[in-house]
Amino acid sequence: MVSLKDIANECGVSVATVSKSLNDLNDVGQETKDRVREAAKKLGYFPNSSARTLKTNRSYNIGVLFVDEAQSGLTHDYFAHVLDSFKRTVEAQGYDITFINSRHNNNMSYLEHSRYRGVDGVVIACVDFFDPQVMDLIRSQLPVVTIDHVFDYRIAVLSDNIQGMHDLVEYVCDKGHRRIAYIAGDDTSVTKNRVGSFYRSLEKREISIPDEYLMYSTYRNPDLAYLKTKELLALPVPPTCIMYCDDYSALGGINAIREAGLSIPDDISVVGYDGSYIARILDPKLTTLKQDTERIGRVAAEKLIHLIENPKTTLIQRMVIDGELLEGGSVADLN
Amino acid sequence: MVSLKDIANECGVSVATVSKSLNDLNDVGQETKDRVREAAKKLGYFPNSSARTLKTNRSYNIGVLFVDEAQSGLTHDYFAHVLDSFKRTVEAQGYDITFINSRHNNNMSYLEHSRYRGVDGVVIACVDFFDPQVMDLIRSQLPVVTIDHVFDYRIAVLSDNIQGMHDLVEYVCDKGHRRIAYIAGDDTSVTKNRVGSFYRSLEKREISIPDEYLMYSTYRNPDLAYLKTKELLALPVPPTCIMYCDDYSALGGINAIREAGLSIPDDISVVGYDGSYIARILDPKLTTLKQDTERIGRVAAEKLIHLIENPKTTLIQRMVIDGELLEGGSVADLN
DNA sequence: CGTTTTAACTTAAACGTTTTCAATTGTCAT
DNA sequence: ATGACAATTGAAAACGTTTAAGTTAAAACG
Repeated sequence: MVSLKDIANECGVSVATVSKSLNDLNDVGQETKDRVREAAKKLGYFPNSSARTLKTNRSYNIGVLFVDEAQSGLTHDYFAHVLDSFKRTVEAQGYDITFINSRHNNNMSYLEHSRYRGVDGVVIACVDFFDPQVMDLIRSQLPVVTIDHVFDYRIAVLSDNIQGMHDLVEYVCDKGHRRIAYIAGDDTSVTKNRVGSFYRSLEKREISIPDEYLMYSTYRNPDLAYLKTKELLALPVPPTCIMYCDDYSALGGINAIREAGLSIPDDISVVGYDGSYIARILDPKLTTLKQDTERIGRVAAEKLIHLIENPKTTLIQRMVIDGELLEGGSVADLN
Repeated sequence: MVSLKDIANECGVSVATVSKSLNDLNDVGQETKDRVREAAKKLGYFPNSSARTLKTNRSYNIGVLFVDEAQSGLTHDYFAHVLDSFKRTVEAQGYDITFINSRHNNNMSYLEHSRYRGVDGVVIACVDFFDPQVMDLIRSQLPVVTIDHVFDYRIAVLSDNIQGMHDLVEYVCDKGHRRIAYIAGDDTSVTKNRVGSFYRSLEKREISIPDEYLMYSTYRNPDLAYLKTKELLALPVPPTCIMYCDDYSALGGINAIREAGLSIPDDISVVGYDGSYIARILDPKLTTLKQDTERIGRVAAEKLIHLIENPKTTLIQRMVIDGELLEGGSVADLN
């Protein structure tokens, strides 16, 4: 490893001068700067992030807490896309990311792990937001941005589930549907928002639905959605349109519907959520609400970096990111 | 930040003794050890990885090079699963992962970035393996494991594409098919293996197919697969079974087939690859070859860690990981 | 010309560890 | 009592940086 000292020797100057030259500080002569930089290149010098971090308390490393039931958000379609965009954005600014986990190894908590690695800030998504360990992190001094969940005194980036649900309900109603069912996801704040918006949007159109039309399932669980769909189809007065909490669940529902000998959208209409890849390649294309994962990840990154680089910032923001309704062919026009 | 010094003060011993106590070295009295450990817990001490890395040249950090065309393997289903398993395995052993990228920021190469972050080793997958930057990394002194590509003198973990393709062809032939087409992926070593195995397996069964039955598409590109499928269907003598390079592509093909008014599997049979989630929730279920992403990621992690912790190891291994044929309902029995 | 200012550079301490080596004690066999 | 040995501890250097404070010489000023 070639270090500042090697360059200093090569150039016959002190280590300090080398450091200042490379960091382009203004109390070193232009000529020396040039000489130093040339030598650095010649010797193949690259800085050592550990030494730098140790000295400056800035790691240019961002912690990512993406933990779902399966322990990792990586295989979670929605969050993988958000993370991808987040990663791209921070990398463009010279940051790297490190996954924060709680290692039973030497039982570090999330917060301890964050400190251990000296991350400059943390983005939190896709976790059990009531986990005491998460709360510790939230209450810490670290810069934090959360995704899809609001905490007091913390910046949050939120997919607009209320508007999204509203758009979908409006769309379905416009198509003439009145018997609309919703198979919702787990009991999270996202789900609460969507269910609330579902009811309010129907009310606005003066549509009332029986209690059985609202069912609870689990996100990304086509098997359970399949069962719930069967229940809906078996009702004395089944819905004409079923909305699902995500596209994967919708696929489970579609199977149940087809198995019952019904066709989509002629006999029954189907709506998904997420605007994931599969929605576009199903036949008929699934009408769904595309969440703007690219923007969510990017904005989260921008806000977090801003917070890191302007520590005195005290402005608590709620960034609400619009989705976009993708019209497929899965909803029949009853008009 | 509470450091060793704070504990030393608290206990009235030297920093050296504290360090040795916490690392459980054997030249410090049991009684002192206990006292030190207690104080450490009381003060809420956690080590500083930067300082440790600086001193020991061991970061317990592993570089991950997962770069596809879209710049990141995160949204790539197959690699996301491999990475997830890899991550899980290394974390259980106290390692973290850092994504290696080439930052145009200060134009660090992959190798330079790896050194900058002081990673203990690197896993490489999902890249253009002929990129000069990748070659630099391969030729470096760093411990490296590659996935799905073989380099001399480097450990590789490989999904058994040859056997996998063979299994699929055998299965299809056993079902009585003789006119079998394959829509292959990009020109990579994976593709070469599969295409080679496709032909050899057919030969073994003494089946010959027209040249037009082999087409080249792109991985995870249902739109292109859709077009290629149309071409196949338009042939004077179309195939009775079409095999696709992945499940997503198969989905594109399925749409083309249905659009042509044909039904699966009665009129034409379809086979995918990967065993991804969608294969299981399609109707009919897609017959596909499930790659053992869990095992691939785990073995890559194990081998890499072993290499890191036993630097003198010189054994170059090729770990070939079996897949598993998942039988769906997408292949007709012609017997 | 003497004084102050500025520019260019160096010294040295510090960040939090690990690790070598030396120092101090106590124990035990002779 | 003496020397040898083991057990325990501490001092200090080192890893590669950054940075506050200090030094020197030249330039600017009145």
